[in-house]
Amino acid sequence: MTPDHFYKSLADDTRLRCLLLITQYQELCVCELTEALNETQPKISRHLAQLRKNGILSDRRQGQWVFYQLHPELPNWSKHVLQTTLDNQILWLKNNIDQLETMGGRPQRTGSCC
Amino acid sequence: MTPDHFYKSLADDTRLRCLLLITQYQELCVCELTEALNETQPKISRHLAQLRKNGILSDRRQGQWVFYQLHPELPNWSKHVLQTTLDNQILWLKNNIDQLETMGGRPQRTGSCC
DNA sequence: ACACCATATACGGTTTTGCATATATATGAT
DNA sequence: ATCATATATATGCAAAACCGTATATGGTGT
Repeated sequence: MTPDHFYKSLADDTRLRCLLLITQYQELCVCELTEALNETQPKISRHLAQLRKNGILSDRRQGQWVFYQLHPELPNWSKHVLQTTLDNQILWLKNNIDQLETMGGRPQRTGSCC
Repeated sequence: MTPDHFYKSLADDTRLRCLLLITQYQELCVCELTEALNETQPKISRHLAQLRKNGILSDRRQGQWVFYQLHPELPNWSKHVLQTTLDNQILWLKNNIDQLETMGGRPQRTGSCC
C-alpha cells in the first residue's frame, strides 16, 4: 500500500473517527461505531468495508456481531501515525468517546447491542 | 484545521510527494518540484496553492521564484506525521529525490532554474 | 419455520476532485 | 519596450467519492 493510498483512507471524517476509536479501544463492532458516531449503519459499514479492502482493518465475526481491529500486518509507521493523531486529537473525538462510554459495556451474547 | 482536513491534503500522490520533498529539503521552489515529480507546472502550482490555502505550506517570493516550506505554525503532530512518513517511505520517493539531486544546486539569481 | 437483530451490498443521484489546456501576471535581462 | 522565465489562475470535462434509501445476507432465539 502506497502512502497516498493510506492517507486517502484517513481523508474522511467518518473513516478517521472509526480508525481513531478502534486505535483507542483495540476492537469495536459496527453497531458500537454506528452509535458512537451517530451515523446510519450502512454508512459506517460501507466505510469499514473500504478500510478492510485497503488492508487497514481486519474483521472477526462473533455471533451476530462483526468486530473490527487494526489489521495485524499494518506497517508500524502507519500505526504510529494513527496513535500520534489520536494522542493529539482527543478533543476532536471527545463526543464520540463519551457516547461510547455511556453505552454500557460490550454487546452481550444475548439481548440487543445498540 | 481538523485532522480529516489535514489528511485530505496528504491524500493525493502529487501533493504527498511535494510535502515529503519539502519536509526533506526544508524549502523548494515550484520549478524544482515540477522537475522532481516530472509533472506539468500548472498541476504542481495548483496543488501547492491548495496546500497553502489549507495552512500546511507557506510561500516566500525571491525574485522570479516562489519557495514553499512547511508552514511555521503547522502543529507539531502534523510535522511529526510527515517526518515519520518520510523516514519510512524513502523508497517511494527515491526517483524524485534522485531527479532533484541531478538537477544541480538551487536556482541562481541569474540564468534559468529548470 | 418464523421473527428479529446485526451487517453488507446495490442503486441512483449529487458533490467533489483532479486534469489538460489555455491564458494571465510578475520578475529579470537585453 | 520586448522577450524569456517562473508562477498563478480560469475553464470545461471526466472520474471518483459520498450519501440516502432500499434490500439482501447471515446468525440467534422461539
